[in-house]
Amino acid sequence: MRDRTKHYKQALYDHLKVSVLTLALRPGDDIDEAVFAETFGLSRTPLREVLRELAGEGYLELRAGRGARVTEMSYTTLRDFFLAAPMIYGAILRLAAQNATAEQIKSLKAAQSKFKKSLRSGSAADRTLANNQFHEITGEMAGNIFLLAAFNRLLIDHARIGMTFYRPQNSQMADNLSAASSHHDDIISAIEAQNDDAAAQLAEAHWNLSRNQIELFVMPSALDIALGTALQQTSA
Amino acid sequence: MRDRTKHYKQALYDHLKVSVLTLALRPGDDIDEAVFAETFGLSRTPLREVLRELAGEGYLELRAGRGARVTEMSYTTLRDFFLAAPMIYGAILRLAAQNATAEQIKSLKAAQSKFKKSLRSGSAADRTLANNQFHEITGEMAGNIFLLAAFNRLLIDHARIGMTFYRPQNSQMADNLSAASSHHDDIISAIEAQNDDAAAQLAEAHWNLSRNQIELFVMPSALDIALGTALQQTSA
DNA sequence: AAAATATAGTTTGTATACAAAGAAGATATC
DNA sequence: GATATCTTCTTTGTATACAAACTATATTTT
Repeated sequence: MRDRTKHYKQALYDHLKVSVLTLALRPGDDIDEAVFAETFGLSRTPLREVLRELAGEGYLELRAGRGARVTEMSYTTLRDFFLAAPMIYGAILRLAAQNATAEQIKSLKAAQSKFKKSLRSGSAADRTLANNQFHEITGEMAGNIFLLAAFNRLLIDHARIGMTFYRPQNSQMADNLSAASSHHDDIISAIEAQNDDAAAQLAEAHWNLSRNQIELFVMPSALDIALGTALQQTSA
Repeated sequence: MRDRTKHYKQALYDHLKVSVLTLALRPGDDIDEAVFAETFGLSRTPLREVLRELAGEGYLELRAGRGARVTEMSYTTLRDFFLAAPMIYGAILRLAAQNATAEQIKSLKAAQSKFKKSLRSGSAADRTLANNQFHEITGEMAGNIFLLAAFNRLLIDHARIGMTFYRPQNSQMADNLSAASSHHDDIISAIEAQNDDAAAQLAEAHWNLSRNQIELFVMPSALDIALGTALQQTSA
């Protein structure tokens, strides 16, 4: 009976995490305790403990007297993100290159092949989760608990930003995705070669790609240009 | 009645935080739910929620089926700390210099005068808490939620390292403390002048001081030197 | 008709009781 | 005397019930 609820608790935990990362639960969404408790066969007591833990990790926000909500995202968040990401990610990849074990490199390669597969046939959610797993493994490789605290929070919004802005509806966005994929390959090579300088540089390139992607989405070619020109530009 | 327990909950939260920072609760110490619940006039349900929150912030660690413990510290932690601290703290102070409001600068000055006061007359715990508050305010000034996640975790171990290694039993350690205090003054000036480069450089100097302090403590002048010489060296 | 108050309904938060797991000590067996 | 097993005690984890707070709707009053 203890094992059963423990399992249910884990299932709830995983479900909420995935839901937040893939935007199945959107920023600001309320978490209805009663509904989730019944759905996962738990009473509210252990459910609330899970919510507390997820709040601690940055997935949820607790408001006194008002229950839990999915952590909000604003353009301030976006700004904070791109200010911190290159630095943290650079540090993580540098340390990953220095410290990765053979076993970890193996999991990283497995994550990457899963990511590639998701590019060919998966949904946006599949791709986001595969990408998330890839980066999570680099975090483990680095193994610095202080940086990991920032990094894991970055990964949450990394996934949500990816779900929002990476929609390969035109060829340029698709190109960006395959560029991201080859970055992953390069990252693996750098880590395998213990080349920490190269790994750190790749981190920056990887985030610049993301930034460009968001620029494409948020600031598309303006409509006051002749339409033919704009279309040519986006499909280039 | 709701207000009452809310107050007790906050008191427990604050007490645990301070106890961890000042080593009143030492790394690895067990948190006895029954004892704390009775002491703070709470039942175990809200108490356990507080423990979850503190675990999320890095003060405690939860072990399944074994309750909560104060987060452990090893020399790996120390290494991780000095690897991450200069970078994170540099970034925090840079952003603080860019973004600090007049009101925040006022609180920072208040925290600094409290810190100075604790140097003259306070206990090691008072000094540690005052120092902690000073740095916490710089974190608020920076206002980047991703960096803050790493920074607040660093501050926990910063305090604990300070409690362990900063014991001004000889004049050199006392000198280090007054150097730390004047660093704080310089940091305030840099932030007030919105000089982010200066602020970032001060961060590095501040951590180098800490590192020297720990070297002094962990690697004292060896006893195989003639004793007279060693004593002269430490009291210089 | 608009505003204010009252009332029902929903949701959050806490206490208590119980069940399960773990720890420690005692007895028994080799 | 040492090891192993059984029993008791302590501690952790969960469910349920209840109380308080908040929300929304309806009724009343101006």
